[in-house]
Amino acid sequence: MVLLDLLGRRWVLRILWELRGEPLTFRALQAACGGLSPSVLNSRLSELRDTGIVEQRIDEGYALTEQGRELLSQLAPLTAWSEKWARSLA
Amino acid sequence: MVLLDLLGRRWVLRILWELRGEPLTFRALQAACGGLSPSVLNSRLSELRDTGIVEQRIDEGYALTEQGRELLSQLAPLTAWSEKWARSLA
DNA sequence: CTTTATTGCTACGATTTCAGTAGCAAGAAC
DNA sequence: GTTCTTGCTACTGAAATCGTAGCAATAAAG
Repeated sequence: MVLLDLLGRRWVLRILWELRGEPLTFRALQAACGGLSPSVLNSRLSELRDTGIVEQRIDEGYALTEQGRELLSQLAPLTAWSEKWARSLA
Repeated sequence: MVLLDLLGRRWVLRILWELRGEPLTFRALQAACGGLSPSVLNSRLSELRDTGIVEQRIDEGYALTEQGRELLSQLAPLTAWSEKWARSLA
């Protein structure tokens, strides 16, 4: 699965998650991800732009495309599962 | 999301995907993932065992736990989306 | 015009992770 | 005994990532 290879890169899932709300600027996104290095962030954003999942909007910053939002909605069930899973770990 | 940090590690999603069918031995799993290094595979398997997603069965190999299978089923909608997405890239 | 702030991004050395290969111990089959 | 397979460790070089510094562009403030 090509998709798994894309998502299975460090920070990619996290970036999508942080963009679930409103668009974020480069620096805001960097801060939201806990201060990952700008070089890595830039690489990931390039990949996500090339694959049509994220887009850059002037005067707004980075945002999910329509496709990106669809992808995230497919991932949404994970939230509920993750909470159950976290409880079972404790 | 702690889960995203776990899944957003190299090979983790891929390993889950390869275990979607029957249990695989260490070496079979390694081959299925395209020959990743055994040291990394062992690290990932340890993490996945510690978090109760994968288990090791004697004389069978590695398999998803009940929880792991649930997680994968949450990920299932991705398959359909991924195909649409792949088409849109071409 | 100058200063100051913010933003997107590049550069670079240090650290961590991964790749690739070799090989060992344990068990089963012969 | 020999020969497999299996789970896994060890080691080295390559690659990815971290953490920090800083630059160019834009905009607002003085």
